[in-house]
Amino acid sequence: MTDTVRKYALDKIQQKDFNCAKEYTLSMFSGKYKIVILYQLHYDGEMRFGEIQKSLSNATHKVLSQQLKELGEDGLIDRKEGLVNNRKAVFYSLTTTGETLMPIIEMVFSWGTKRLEKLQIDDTTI
Amino acid sequence: MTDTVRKYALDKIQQKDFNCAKEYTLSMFSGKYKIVILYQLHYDGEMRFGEIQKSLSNATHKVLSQQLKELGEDGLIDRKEGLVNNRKAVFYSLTTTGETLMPIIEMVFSWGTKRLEKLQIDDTTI
DNA sequence: CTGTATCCCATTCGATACTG
DNA sequence: CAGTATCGAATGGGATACAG
Repeated sequence: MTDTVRKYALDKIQQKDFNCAKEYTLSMFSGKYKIVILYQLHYDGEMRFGEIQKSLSNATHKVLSQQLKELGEDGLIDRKEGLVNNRKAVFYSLTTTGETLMPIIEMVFSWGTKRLEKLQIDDTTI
Repeated sequence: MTDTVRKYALDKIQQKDFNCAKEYTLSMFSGKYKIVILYQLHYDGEMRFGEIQKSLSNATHKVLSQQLKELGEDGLIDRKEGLVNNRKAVFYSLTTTGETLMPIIEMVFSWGTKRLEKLQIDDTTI
């Protein structure tokens, strides 16, 4: 009897862990622009604030600033201050933890690409 | 000259496609409970509405209904009506398209698990 | 150039009640 | 049992202005 209870509890805990782990990961790049920022930093390497903003033509600088801050707090990107022409310059780059997300992001990209192609074909052949 | 313009446009389109594809995929399971629902349906197979709800102890009736509806519209899950003891019974299951999301979900789960373990270790050793 | 504060709007989710 | 309608609360993001 205690065993069935224990088993139930273990299942419950595992269940919870499952959900938490998945939702935790999603929360890493669910903010607006986050997944794109990570993608850019991976392929372009270190980027300045303004460069990132230019690559996201629709991003407000307030929101971009927010997203970068959160990505930093989550340990996915690094922030370094420097000087360029005597003016403050901030450089962002992926951390090694951030790099470990790339395989997921690549899959997310390729799944979406294939799916959108498929949907387009379906649309035009109807 | 027209070539540089064209190249720019292609880059732009590609860029846009990149962003769209990634964000499209994320939108597939960004709703509350969606990723968990997909995960459950994969491992438990066909499930009834009430069963899914039981497995998500915190899910409201209404929200669960919404999420299932959207997952259906996105072609990720199937909905079948039937009768059990002369009462309406609805069965949900993954479509083949839904199944193609599983590799991503597995990676999302395992990344989160490892990351949370790491963070816990870091916390307790500080 | 980079970042923050404020205000507003839109969307999402929860609680509840109602239908077949 | 499964689903919908309505309302209120919370959250996220856009616009703008301001600061170091």
